[in-house]
Amino acid sequence: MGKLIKRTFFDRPVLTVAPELLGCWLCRRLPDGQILRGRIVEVEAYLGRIDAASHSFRGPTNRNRVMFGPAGYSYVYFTYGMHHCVNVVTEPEGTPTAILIRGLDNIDNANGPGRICKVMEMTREQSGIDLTTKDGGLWIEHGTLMEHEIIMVSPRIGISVAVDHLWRFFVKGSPGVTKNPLNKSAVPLMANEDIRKATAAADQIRKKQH
DNA sequence: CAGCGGATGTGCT
DNA sequence: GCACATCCGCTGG
Repeated sequence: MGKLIKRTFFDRPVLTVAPELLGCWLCRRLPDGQILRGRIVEVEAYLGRIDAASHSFRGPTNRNRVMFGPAGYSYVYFTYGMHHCVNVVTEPEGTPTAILIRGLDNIDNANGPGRICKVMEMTREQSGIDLTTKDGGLWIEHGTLMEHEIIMVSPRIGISVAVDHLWRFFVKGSPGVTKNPLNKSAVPLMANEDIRKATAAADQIRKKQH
């Protein structure tokens, strides 16, 4: 049994939190009481008001409202008429950033955001849950990567704008990672300057806006 | 690997 | 009223 992650962990820049979520455990208590623990091996960061691919880019709506709230809550949305996807809200209230959880490597059929929600039986009813407590039936526990596990970065999958940013993070070679052509052009996180630059640029934009 | 369709919520971009 | 969606499984080359 792992240790619950505190809100201060999520209340940091989304590009800092995203790679640190790899190796952590997405935990779900099913309606029948069974508890599933999925090891996170693939995520994407969505940067809010400065990111055209983010649901929150154009401001709050009924669907995305939880993204504008405090860090550490779930944001589950429905898309393509049949799939649900789960995000973790990051950064302080009013800064609508989030991390899409895309892959788990210890549960069969959990490579892909739609499949995660199917396996863990999550719908919009699980949106807005406080992930820093077990009370809502959905929470996240600390975890680590093995010595040999390398973090890779690539553009995000399935978006049509802001495609040049390397804001997808995944564990190289893990069976829980989505099969996608972008995998073969991915580069190791440690060799990637884009992340540092992007974080600095986002901070600059936020300072100007305030 | 590219193309396509499914089935419906969402916000008018 | 309507275009499109943070997807996925299937088809054909």
